[in-house]
Amino acid sequence: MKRILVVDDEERLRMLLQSYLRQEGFEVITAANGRDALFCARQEQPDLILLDIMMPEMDGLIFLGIFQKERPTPILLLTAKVEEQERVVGLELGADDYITKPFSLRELTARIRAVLRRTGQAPPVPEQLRAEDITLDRSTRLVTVGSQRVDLTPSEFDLLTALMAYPGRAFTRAELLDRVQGMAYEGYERTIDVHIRNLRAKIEPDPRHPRYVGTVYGIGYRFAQS
Amino acid sequence: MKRILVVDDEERLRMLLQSYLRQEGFEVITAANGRDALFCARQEQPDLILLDIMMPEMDGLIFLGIFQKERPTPILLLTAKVEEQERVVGLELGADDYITKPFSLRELTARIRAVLRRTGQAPPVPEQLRAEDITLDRSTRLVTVGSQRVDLTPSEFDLLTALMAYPGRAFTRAELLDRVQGMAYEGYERTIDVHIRNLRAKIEPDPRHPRYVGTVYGIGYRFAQS
DNA sequence: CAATTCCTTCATGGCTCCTTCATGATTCCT
DNA sequence: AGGAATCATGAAGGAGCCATGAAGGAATTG
Repeated sequence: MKRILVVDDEERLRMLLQSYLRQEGFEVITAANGRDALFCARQEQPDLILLDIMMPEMDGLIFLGIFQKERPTPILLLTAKVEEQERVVGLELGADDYITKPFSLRELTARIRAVLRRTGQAPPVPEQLRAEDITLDRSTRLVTVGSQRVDLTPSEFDLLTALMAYPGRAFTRAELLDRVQGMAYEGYERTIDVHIRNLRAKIEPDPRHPRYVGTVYGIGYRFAQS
Repeated sequence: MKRILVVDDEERLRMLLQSYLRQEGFEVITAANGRDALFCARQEQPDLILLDIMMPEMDGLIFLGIFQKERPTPILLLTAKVEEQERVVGLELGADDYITKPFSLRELTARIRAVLRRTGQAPPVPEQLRAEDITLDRSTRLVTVGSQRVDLTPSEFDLLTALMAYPGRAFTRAELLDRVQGMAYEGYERTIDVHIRNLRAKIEPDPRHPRYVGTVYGIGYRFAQS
């Protein structure tokens, strides 16, 4: 999964972009200013950076100048208005594209995918996943087990999505926790156990002897082939 | 109008898909094997390719590998069974989604539209939308619920349009906000809640137990199938 | 420029879901 | 086989999320 670092000083916009991009299948980390962004970017090594130019603490362009030398990363600039100068300077400093506020979210994701495509392909997660007699539709967030509809909570749904996207692969609890709560690592890893339990109760014919969601002792869980 | 290339070795399925997709407003061209498909695709430059993996003459995956490099085109894979490997290989080679046989035609078109939407080539939303006993006309901006005219505010109308354009799909608040105010993002995501509330008050027989506009906990809203 | 409609914001209450923790069962290692 | 780690289960408190009502302000209209 591709990781995107969103750098903007407006709290609301950050949150909005985070929730939207995550829904679109990206992993999102955020920073409120250039200084934090530099720290984050070094630490997390995102696949793409969404960067606001106008910011306090450390200007976007300064951040761009510094970081692009350290670790060339695709960068999409957010510019408040058509500041011709800044745009040009940004592109010269190594940004890959720019987009002016206000912008539509769809346009934004299209740009992001375009940039990522240019710099290396990300295999998409299909809209619909099937295995055994379970179907999961990501766009409608509907799950059926043998033509029987099942209601899952957000966490349960995200968990099942992650597992079904790579059947047979063993996921650690940390990985799964990541999918569920977007690396707000406040969580105790064992929380996953409970979600798995609730998930099994809803989709397994016999939760005591799971057929779909298997346990990998000492590691975590996997879908099928247990 | 969007052009679709259907590649499958079964004559009958080709014909079926062709006539159905035509009805749905697509232009359709067909090929029976990978070799012909390559020729067709180069010649006609379709907007989307519907590709069967298992074929004589030239395997679907081989075609995919060759053509995707020449001219990146959205591709939807048709797979006979859930061949895990093929799916993964296909997606890594640049397919955008896959669908397993047997599938419903309705599901197929939904998937096609989803892929086109994701790749930024969304087919136009029809002028008139219908579902249950609601009709919505985009040109006159008139909405009726069971032959009863209803007056909606601009936001409410745009909201309902977005929801009805993809029945069943779960929209996040961010997405809906995007449709409503073109991402001027001065908005708080919860604004959507209020619009939904007002919309429900106008179109739902019993707003307490919505029949048309459903809530998707932790995500946002959807039309029907709640 | 005034009037009206519409949009946004906020606080509140109810409900769903998540997390935590304790305890018992299972698996693994020696 | 025994001991230690890991996992399953149940229940409860709390956090998060949504519906609702109301009010001020922005935008639109005439």
